[in-house]
Amino acid sequence: MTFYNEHSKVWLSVDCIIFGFDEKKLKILVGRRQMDPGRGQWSLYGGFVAATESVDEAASRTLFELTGLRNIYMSQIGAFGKVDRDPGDRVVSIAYYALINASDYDEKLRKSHGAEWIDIEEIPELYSDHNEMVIKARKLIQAKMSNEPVGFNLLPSLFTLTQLQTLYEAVYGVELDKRNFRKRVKDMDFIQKTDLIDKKSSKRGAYLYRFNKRAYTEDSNFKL
Amino acid sequence: MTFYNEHSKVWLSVDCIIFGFDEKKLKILVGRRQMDPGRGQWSLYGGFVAATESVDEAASRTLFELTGLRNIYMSQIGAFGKVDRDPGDRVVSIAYYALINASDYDEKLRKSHGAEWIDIEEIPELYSDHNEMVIKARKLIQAKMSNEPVGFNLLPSLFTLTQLQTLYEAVYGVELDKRNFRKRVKDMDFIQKTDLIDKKSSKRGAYLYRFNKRAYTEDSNFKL
DNA sequence: TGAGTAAGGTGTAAATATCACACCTTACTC
DNA sequence: GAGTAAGGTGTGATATTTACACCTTACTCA
Repeated sequence: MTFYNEHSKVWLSVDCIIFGFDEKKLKILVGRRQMDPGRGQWSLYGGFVAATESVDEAASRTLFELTGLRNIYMSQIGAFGKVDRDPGDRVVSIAYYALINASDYDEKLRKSHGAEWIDIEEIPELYSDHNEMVIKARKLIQAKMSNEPVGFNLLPSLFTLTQLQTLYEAVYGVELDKRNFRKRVKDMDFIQKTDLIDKKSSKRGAYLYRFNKRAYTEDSNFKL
Repeated sequence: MTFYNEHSKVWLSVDCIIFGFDEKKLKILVGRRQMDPGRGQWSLYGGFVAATESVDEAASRTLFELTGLRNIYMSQIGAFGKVDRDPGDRVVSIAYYALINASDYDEKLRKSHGAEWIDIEEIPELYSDHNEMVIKARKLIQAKMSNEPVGFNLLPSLFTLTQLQTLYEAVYGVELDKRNFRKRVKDMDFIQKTDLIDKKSSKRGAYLYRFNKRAYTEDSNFKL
């Protein structure tokens, strides 16, 4: 039995702003569009929502197809629904942002998809309304990362305080004061110092920290 | 020419959480669903997105059809896309919240649609996933109203400080301190005292204030 | 081998923002 | 004219945020 036949249907797609962090800059994954219309233009990664999957599942699947990663942190940005937004036909798109640890993403796989990491400050003109989506994604992760411990998804599970600070500087686009930043970190007991030392980024070596998810559920006061 | 025929299409709807304020309580408009499936259940107001209109336009149109009002303040909540969310068929819905001055809404028109104002604290079980939408809408207006001067859409253009405070108390669900609240208002030069006096709500009478949009664009420091 | 260098690590004081709190005024009602 | 119900006002205590500078460590290279 069908109920809604008098109304018209639309194609529904998902588009993903996949954020990564490379020790200095916040980047997103874009690629040259592989299909018409717009073949060859810079574009976000996306796909169509199938009849058998939820919109969230379509986004997860798209992320998996591109990166080979499951359980990626992901959050909806919203629906983009202008009539002419897609030059091919009426397609409404639901945008998502995702946060991945770029070093989990196999370089071969990335290249095989033709995906490129592009600095968030230097995004080229993208297909359709994808630039709008990126701008909105950026605003949302700024707000989210200041109040919730989601930034750790962009870092290895062990990280130095300098890495963490540099990440926040890249996300916010401002410089932060080292002592004040570390003071705030110290107040959060779920950001835990290990006795391991990172030697890659400095001669002296820096303590590695980890985010303790369990400790966070008991004391969810996050602010950076 | 069509490009995407290999993919399946879905019905796309909009659902609106229409907030109003009645001098004491924050309310939303709900009604008994007029069609199958779910006929007779409490439901948000919504409609299908037509081929010729953007998703935002569909929401504006829905708001206009119900209230007779144009240029209603409105903001997207997000897409709700579970496969089985609608008992009738696959329908993805884009939810919006809207803020109206309840006294602009003609009572006859309201009754003719069977719409009821329901206290946000006492929402009954609603059709499909509409309760989720309402919860998300509430969170979003709390965040929005604390940082942006959108609450004035819920008030007459002239309002007393007590009205404004009561509105914020209803939205946040907490009591606020009168002197601290007024101190913050006084710091915002775009909330302007008039020499008009409201006599309806008190014997003594209270000064009426207005929100000056132009002054706000010059000094956009809002915080309540 | 020691001077240079590049990142790691640490505390305090001033300024600002937030919070708690109580009494008088006004104009109406009865 | 006593009672009442809402309007209106300021100060001090506490908490949060900001600005700011120097020493340590271990490596490199002349």
